[in-house]
Amino acid sequence: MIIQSQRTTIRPMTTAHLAQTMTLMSLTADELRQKIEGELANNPALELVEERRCATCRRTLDAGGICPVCSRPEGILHEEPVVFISPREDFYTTRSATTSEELSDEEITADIEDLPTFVLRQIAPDLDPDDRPIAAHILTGLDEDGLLRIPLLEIARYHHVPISRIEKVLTLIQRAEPVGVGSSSPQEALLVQLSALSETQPTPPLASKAIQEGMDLMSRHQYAELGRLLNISTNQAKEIAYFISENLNPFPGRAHWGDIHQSAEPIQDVYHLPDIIISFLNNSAEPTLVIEIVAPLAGKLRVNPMFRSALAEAPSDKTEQWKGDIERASLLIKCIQQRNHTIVRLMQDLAVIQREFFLHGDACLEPITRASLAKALDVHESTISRAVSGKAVQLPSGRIIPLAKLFDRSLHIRTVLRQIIDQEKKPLTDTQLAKRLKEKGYPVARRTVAKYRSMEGILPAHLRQPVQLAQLTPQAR
DNA sequence: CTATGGCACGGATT
DNA sequence: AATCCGTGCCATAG
Repeated sequence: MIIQSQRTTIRPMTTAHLAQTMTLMSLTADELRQKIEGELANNPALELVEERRCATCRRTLDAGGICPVCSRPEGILHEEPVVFISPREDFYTTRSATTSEELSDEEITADIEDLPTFVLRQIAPDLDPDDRPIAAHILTGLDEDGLLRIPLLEIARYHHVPISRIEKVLTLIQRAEPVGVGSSSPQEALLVQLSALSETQPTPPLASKAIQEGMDLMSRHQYAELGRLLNISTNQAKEIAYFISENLNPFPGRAHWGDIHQSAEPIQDVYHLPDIIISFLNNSAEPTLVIEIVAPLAGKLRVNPMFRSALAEAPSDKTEQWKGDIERASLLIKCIQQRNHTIVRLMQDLAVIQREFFLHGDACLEPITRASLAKALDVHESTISRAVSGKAVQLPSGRIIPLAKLFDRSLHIRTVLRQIIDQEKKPLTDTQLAKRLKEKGYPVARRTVAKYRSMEGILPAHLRQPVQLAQLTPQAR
């Protein structure tokens, strides 16, 4: 709609405009910042001017010079969620400070998503610079499960160093998130995780023996055999197997494996900075939601008026180029405005629809589709897709989740499912679970229950322990 | 015989 | 057009 109104003004650039709006839409605030910075450096027509900000909360003041949050009487904000755009350059400064410290030079640059980079960043401070090539060698040799299939000896030969030095580096890597990465086998990964875990919480004393000697028995669920091997009862053997599958992950490279406590979540969180921040304005039972859309840069972009007026006196061979600069600048600005506008509207609607979710968590997530929202906002579906993908939102609790999670169709059911299982006295079978869910108003097929269960990392009924798991004999090690 | 996971199909979603 | 998701059917383990 808005695009069309501008089509007349920038006629020759319609396609470029559309294309750029599309690309900008799918960019993270952080990515957009980089793009703008690049453009600022290259394009003399573009300039960034200071903007007045609120003295207390540093948010950008609106046209009337009023802070959108602080300066207003609270009563006015009571009805609707507040949505506004706000620069949070402090995020970027802290981030670029840490990244530049840790990965001083070469190879690793942008790609946060890949595992080798992720690990290398963590170990960089403790890593002897001389050992960098070794670490790089190991990390690039990881398979998709995060395991190292290359023999250490081979690496040692390649670098002409004693194997002990390789081991030293490897130890460092294995202690990084995801813990156990770089191990040569699932067993080794489990052992590393076990010893890491034992520093913070009690672990079953025989777990390591079970992993070392009874791995194949466990994977075949032959608990009686396992019990005999460890000189304990079948039930105790089951407990140990249960502990291992609940808390450890034989394939550290695979992100999901259902432990909410340590490895899985932080990884997701580390991946991105928030693009949107949600908080409460007041602490009442019915708090007002404050939704900040993170602006890529503090200040306001505009076409430099000096540059524009200088155009008349430009040397003849430069006028074309200068015109182009000005056009590029104004195009960029328009596209950014459009992007912001869409995101603001998107969040306004989401704030209303998902209010309960922001307040009370996963169980209250309203299952909506991007398509339905697109209709409500009267934009094309793909626009919503672009706006949503890759972005992250910070909840009032401080958790950072992908924006796409607000469009999860089954999260609420999975949450209820987990609640049922948490409260169960005896392990319920999938069929029984399906029945319970139906009673609660979530009709799902038995097969689907199984899928949700595994998504949540919950074991099948016959492996869940009805008895006291917490009372595992806490012996000295 | 029951509980569960794998494969694959069709419809919805992106 | 490509992908994701819920579900049914079937093989397998216990």
